[in-house]
Amino acid sequence: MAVSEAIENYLETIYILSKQQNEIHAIDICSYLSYSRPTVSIVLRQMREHGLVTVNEENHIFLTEEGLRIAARMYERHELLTNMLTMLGVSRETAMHDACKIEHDLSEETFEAIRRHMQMYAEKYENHETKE
Amino acid sequence: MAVSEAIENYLETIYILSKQQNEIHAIDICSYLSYSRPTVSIVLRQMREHGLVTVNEENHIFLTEEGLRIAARMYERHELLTNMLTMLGVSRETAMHDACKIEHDLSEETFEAIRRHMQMYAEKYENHETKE
DNA sequence: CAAAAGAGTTTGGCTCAACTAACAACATTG
DNA sequence: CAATGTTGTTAGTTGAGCCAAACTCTTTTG
Repeated sequence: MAVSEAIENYLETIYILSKQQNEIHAIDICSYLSYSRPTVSIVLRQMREHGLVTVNEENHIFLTEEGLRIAARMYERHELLTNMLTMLGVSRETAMHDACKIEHDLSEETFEAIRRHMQMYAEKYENHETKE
Repeated sequence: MAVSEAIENYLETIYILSKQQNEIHAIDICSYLSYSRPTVSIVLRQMREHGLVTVNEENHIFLTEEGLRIAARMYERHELLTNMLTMLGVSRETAMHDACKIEHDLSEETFEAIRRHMQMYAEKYENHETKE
């Protein structure tokens, strides 16, 4: 299912919060993204309707299989891009900020190329380490 | 002056068209971007009001100094990103497409890092050539 | 236990960036 | 020269994505 950039960000946020805490409420998403409660409330309803999240009777939010798939994909892209930019000499903070912006836009072909490149670099770096 | 991503694209389009033809009409921008005439008409008015373009009595469109500054900056970023992605093994077509998406989002710090990296690569490649 | 605080929703509104329909001005052409 | 085509504009619409105000419901607390 194709999902907007905004929704991808909400899903990634839920994914990240899931790693940090047991129960996730809408209010946690508000804090993390600095959006208002009504905004998050409306978007959560949309995501529910599209089968991306579920909300139980205690208002705890969970990713569905589909929601998790998209969230994990975004998160992995985010990590990859942040690492690549850091490697190029960009500060950690800027790298994360820029990664967040472009993680939604790049094609799979480009991500694969970046993965290959990072792999090559890792191997080269390892050899270098070994030799010295 | 801060300008939206959409406006940056219109400016870059005018810049590119300027290299290809003498006189630019609104209709040329419509064709290039696949937008309707009213859409381009409205945006041109906004850009005129913000001092980014001028339109003469024959409806020929020209970039102002400020408009040119932004357009050239975007174009340079576009070229740089396209080259970098191509270098990573991304096809020319995909590279251009992805570059177009992210050229608006990356920080100056990241662009400088990419420039340095491309410069290093160019030197290395040159040495390699010389040696063989 | 009544008042206050916290969390979620509903309602209504805003901006941006696109669209269609319809019109006006001008050029082309049969 | 009248009809048609091209270009640009005006008016109104749509959808995305955000907001504040105000409501409900639940929990906490003095």
